[in-house]
Amino acid sequence: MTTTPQATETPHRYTAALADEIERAWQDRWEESGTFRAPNPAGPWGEPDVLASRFPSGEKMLVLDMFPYPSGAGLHIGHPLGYIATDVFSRYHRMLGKNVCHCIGFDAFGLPAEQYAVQTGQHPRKTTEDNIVIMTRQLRRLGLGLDDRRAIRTIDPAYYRWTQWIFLKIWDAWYDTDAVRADGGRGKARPISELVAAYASGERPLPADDGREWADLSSLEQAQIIDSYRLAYAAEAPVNWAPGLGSVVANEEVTNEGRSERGNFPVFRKNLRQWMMRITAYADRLADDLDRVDWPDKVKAMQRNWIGRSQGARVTFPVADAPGSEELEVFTTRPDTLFGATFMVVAPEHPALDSIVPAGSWPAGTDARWTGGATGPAEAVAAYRRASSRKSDVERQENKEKTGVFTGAYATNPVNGARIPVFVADYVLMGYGTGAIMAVPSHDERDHEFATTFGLDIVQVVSDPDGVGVADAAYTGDGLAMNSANDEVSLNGLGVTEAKARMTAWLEAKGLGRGTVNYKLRDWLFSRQRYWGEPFPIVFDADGTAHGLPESMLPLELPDVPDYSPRLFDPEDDSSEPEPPLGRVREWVEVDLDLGDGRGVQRYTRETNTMPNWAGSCWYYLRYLDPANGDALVDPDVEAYWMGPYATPVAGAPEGAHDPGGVDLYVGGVEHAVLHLLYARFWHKVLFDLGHLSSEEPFRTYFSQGYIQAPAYTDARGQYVEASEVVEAAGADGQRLFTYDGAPVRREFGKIGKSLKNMISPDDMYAAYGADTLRLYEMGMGPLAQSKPWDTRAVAGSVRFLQRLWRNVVDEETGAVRVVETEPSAALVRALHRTIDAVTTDYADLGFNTAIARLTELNNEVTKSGGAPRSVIEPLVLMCAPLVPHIAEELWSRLGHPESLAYERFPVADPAHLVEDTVTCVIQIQGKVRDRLDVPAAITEDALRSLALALPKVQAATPNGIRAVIVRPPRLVNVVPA
RNA sequence: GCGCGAGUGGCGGAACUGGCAGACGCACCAGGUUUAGGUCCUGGCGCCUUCGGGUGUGCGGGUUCGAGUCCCGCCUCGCGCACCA
Repeated sequence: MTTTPQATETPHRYTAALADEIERAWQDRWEESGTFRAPNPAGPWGEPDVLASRFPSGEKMLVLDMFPYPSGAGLHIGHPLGYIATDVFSRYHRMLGKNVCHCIGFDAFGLPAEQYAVQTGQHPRKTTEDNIVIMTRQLRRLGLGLDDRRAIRTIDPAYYRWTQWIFLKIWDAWYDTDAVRADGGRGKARPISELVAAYASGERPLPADDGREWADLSSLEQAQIIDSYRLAYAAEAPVNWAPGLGSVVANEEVTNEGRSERGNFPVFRKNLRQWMMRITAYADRLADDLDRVDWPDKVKAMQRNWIGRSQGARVTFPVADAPGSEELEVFTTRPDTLFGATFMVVAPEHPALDSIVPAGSWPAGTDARWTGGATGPAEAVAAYRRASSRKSDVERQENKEKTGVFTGAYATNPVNGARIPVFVADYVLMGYGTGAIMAVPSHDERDHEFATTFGLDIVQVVSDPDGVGVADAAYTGDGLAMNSANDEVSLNGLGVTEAKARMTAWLEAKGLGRGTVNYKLRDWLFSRQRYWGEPFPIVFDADGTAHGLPESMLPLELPDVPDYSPRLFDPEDDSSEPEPPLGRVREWVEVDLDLGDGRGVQRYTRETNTMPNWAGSCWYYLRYLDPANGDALVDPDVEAYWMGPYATPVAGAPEGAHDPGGVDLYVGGVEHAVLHLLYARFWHKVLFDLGHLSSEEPFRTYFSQGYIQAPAYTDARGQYVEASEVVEAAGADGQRLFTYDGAPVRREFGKIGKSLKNMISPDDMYAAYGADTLRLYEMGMGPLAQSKPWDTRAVAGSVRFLQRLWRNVVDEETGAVRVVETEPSAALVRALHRTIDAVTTDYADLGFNTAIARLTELNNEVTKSGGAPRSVIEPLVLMCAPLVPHIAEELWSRLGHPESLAYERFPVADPAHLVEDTVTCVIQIQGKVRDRLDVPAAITEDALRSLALALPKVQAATPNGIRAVIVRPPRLVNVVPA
């Protein structure tokens, strides 16, 4: 290795090597001193005295990142973006004297480790733990101020013991829609024992009114009633089965293309007995409480959309000519258009099709378009249902043209007695509403399209203001009801809202229907046929009744198995059935246990499914608070301290709303907007209802960070080439040219990862520049919420900033501290206080890019001022500390402070130095800047006006006099010529 | 199709309640230091210009003394949802 000249001239320059040395030293020191260990008020780590003495203000701040999965590929430079931001924010708040808790654990169950295990035979625990070691090292090297004691891992039995415990609490609870909550609202979870008690006492009537009482029922009958109320329940339901994955997946994990998010396998709807979570019971609260949290509107909208609440009515249509009293119930959001319902449509899966379709051939005169080419309704319907069942959801979506056949049945429109045909068509979905609709072609686009295709009547019942009518297109806007009256009720002349209300009231009075709320949200499919997940703490007795394990038997540990894979099938084989790996361990599955329920030792069969990956991440933020607690998932006082509600609600909450509490700042990617964030809110609310928590929401403030995009390059074939081997050169015309292996390639920007071959590791950045430079660069790139392109060359700017800061304190040649003890100029003092003022607001608002701009300006001014005065450089170093903690600690220490600056008080701006003596006033003529004046900041309006009007340029511009003068002292005068 | 967000120099991005557009950084240009390169320091840097000025925040209108910012209509890009009755 050659010695470069500057190394000898400036041996004390801030170089990558020096940064590396400084950074590692401070990381060791922070760890040894436990600098970032946040004291708890109670629980096993309770240090109330330490808390009181170190944080007299009593203020706390809980800052969290989304739970990372320890990937085998290690971190790329996109991952730390959020972690750096939360670290800067945390360090800033620590310097405000708050007890700040910031920690990161690992969401360590999951598919990649299992798939790797299947391929290699290596236990997924081994792979996972190895990855955790790598990731922990990478995170430590970043200099995050984490409480290392709280680095929990979901795969540890001591952790998943509580995941199982929470599952049992949910299983052992039901949702009482009538229960009054503390906030006055109705509906909350209650222990199942209270439901049993209500049945036993007769307070609650039994579902079957057969004269028997609760005690008369067999235990199996009792269990069946109880199980139908549990918030976690096993039920036969249409679920998403991915044969190629060997597992079922949740609705939320199915892509638009009808494939599994994991593995991209085709997903089929199949009726299987699976564990479900009754999240639908919380639909209203999950939607309503979004008003009380500080989240991006976009994410709130996504959750509301997913919950899909819509107000409407259910209406019953009698089936005409049917033997017995067949009925079709529909859901509609437009009960006001009932008089315009000219036909009905049911989904191909609708059970009524088994009974309402008449035998025989088509009635005489049946429109040929209605028959599907069949000789009779039964044949037509059977053929249509068969064809639909073969279509995947994708195929159904692809073909948006309306298809369907007449069922041969007629229904009676309850408002006017009209005999209307019933069709089966796949544009009606079984999974939404009742699976049947009343079709109003005049005011619904889809129904209009269907009516046009099949030649059905279109009757306008809402007037369109333009008078265009509804023959060519449905009119879906507001208008006055028309053609809508029978002997008892008339909507004519009413607006849509009033018409809905009057019609709903009439339907209810007549017993024909009722106002109702419908949701898109379905219950959450909670079981997976996988190995690497939490076992259910559930056993089944000989009757098949599920029993929860007593708490004393937790954790139920995951047994070792010979083969980690579920049985995999041909991805297209929808006749296959899931076979979980745990089912192969007979000695684990079949057990003799005494559950302590008075039944003594019995033979039981264990549940062989495992919980989905979401289970561990649904509540981890609670375990961070009290990870060593063996008696509770979290000590109630600890939870109340870190997450309890504030006296004042978040900005934007409705008038009078009370604060839900929750994590003070939660940062993560928007990809979890509906999945993790919705599931966690649901669990949190159950635990709140059952009295285990004081907070109603898990995440009081959520911030969604943007992505870092990195350049990726494609060759002539459109294939991605390794980005790190692409060479950049200036072309003949000055354009930038990129070549790989001598051949030109095309540049684009995209998500960092293996698929685009554009991986950039933080390890490379640590080696080339140091962690502080990486932190500064990532925070300076632009607004945190925004996605932005990575540019390794631009990192030079961050290096220069830190070198200049270093040089302001340390002599590069001698290593001596070179700050001066003289008083700074008044201008520099003003600059300092302006910077403090700006940076303070920027840090609080996560505006790190603009904070860096202000710090850069001040640093440059110090550089230009000659010697750096101590009274300026010390606050500058403190202000930089949250962003670049290592270099700041080192400079602080060289400036003569033996203690870490982690708890030093952040500089406070002196208002006296924020006011300026003179300011530049802009003189506009007709809104355009024509001149400038230096004026005293306190100048009066009149004085400023006279000064401005006396200016030669103003005189010259107003030969015909002046129409108006707008004076905004001291910054602006606008003269409007006549 | 519906909903949301965003369009500002060569690039990333600043701009509080309407009040000097382009902070800060990258790249680039010039000068200084240096044997040279690099580093470092200083200055310049929207576009056009006859050096007076003109013009300029996706496009077209509007409100206003004054619009990147507010209103109306378009265009483009991104994200989400998508036959949800």
